[in-house]
Amino acid sequence: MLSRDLLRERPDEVKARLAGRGVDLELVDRWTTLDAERRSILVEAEALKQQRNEASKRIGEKKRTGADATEEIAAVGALKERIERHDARLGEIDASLQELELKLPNLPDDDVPAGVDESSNRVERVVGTPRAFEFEPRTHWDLGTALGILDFERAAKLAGARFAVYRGAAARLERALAAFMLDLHTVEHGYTELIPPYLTNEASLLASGQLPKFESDLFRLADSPYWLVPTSEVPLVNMHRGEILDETALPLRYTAFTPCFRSEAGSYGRDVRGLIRLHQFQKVELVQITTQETSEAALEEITRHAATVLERLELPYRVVTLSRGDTGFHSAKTHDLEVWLPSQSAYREISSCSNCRDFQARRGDVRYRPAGGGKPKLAHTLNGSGLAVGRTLVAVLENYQQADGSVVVPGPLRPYMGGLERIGPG
RNA sequence: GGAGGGGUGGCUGAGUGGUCUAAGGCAGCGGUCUUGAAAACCGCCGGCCCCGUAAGGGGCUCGUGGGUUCGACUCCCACCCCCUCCGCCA
Repeated sequence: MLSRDLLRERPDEVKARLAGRGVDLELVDRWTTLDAERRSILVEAEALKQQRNEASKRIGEKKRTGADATEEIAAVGALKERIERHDARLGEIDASLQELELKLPNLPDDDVPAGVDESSNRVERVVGTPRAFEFEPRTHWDLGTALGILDFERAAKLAGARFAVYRGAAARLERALAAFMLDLHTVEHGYTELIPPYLTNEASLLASGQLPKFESDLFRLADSPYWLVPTSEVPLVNMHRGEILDETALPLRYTAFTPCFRSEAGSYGRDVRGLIRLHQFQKVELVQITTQETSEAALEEITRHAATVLERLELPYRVVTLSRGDTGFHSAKTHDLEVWLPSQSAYREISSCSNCRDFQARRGDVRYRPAGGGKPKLAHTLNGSGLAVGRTLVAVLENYQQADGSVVVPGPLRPYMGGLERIGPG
């Protein structure tokens, strides 16, 4: 959500900054109209309530002293109806205002590139050099199927399209990658590891921004108030929903390795083969809750934390800053990490690191008491994949493949693989 | 799934229709005292919204949402959450 003060005082600036983000700017004008009505009615309602409260106090005094209060009670009865009318209208207006507010995306930072899609993303840096292959590199699904470690046909039997069965070395590699990432982030980067619920409620999804606009991207459990988490960002940023934290406790750094479930509605025809786009995948997530002053630096930090995984694994990647149009609904600024995939001769997203500033904190009422005292301030929240484990497995298979179809295990993962140096057939 | 108990401010905890403008305690902040600290004493001390340049004023807030009433922390209804016991279960 955006600040009401900002919407009220500088609606034109809001509209200018929202342009190109795929929002109907009419929403802002409707908000302005309703807000004006709300305030005029609120002022009247509160004056009426003041009258009622004073009258009730007088009645109470009379009753206590044994005097007759019938006249006073009759007089205050007229107020009651007017107050009810005002409150009813206020209720309607508040609901409409909130509905509008929940649909407005975050404002992009000033240094976010203009543009409506990924073609305007800005490449910040390119790290590592794609390996020169002396043979035609195979896709990970070819490799994995031939090695007998990925089974898409049986996954289709068990569930359907966009699922995979990991078998043997692939399953262990996934587990090794997750353990490697978690160790890095907890031991070296100072994150606290959590195992959150994989089901979540509507209030949490509303606060982190998946609802109400992106319901169709989610899986919802029938006859239940629960949804499957599309990312552990949801539980992690909701950890302190409705709380007032001490500034001295910030930044909070949380990491979690969880499954993620996405309906992928509307992605028909994209990445239909392999592990890139599944209904269920696993991810190590990084979340930080910071002060307002430190979130910009925290975005760079979280991006570096995620990138360290790729560097340790010696996977070539690049960092891009998403354009306005490509930046997600709740983000003010997003850095994507894109890993090199030899079979596609392209960099593909493997991590997305976002500074949501106070957007989620306002929705979820996450605040902190400034160290010097004073009013609570909205926290800033950041999230990043550190990394998408399934896609990292893809990158390892493809970048470390050998001419004979085997795959060399990157050094840092070998301790997690029982010393295994190479994944071969059988 | 069945039965019972309970949700009050950062924490604890009183309160069963009218100074609740929520007692008391703890924690926190300021002060007195002290070489300093502790103790003691005094004062301050929730959040949100609205009007106002400000000083200040008003409204809302005792799990959430409805209801009864001139008036609800208090009574009624629904829901959520927590605890105990039984059942089931990893």
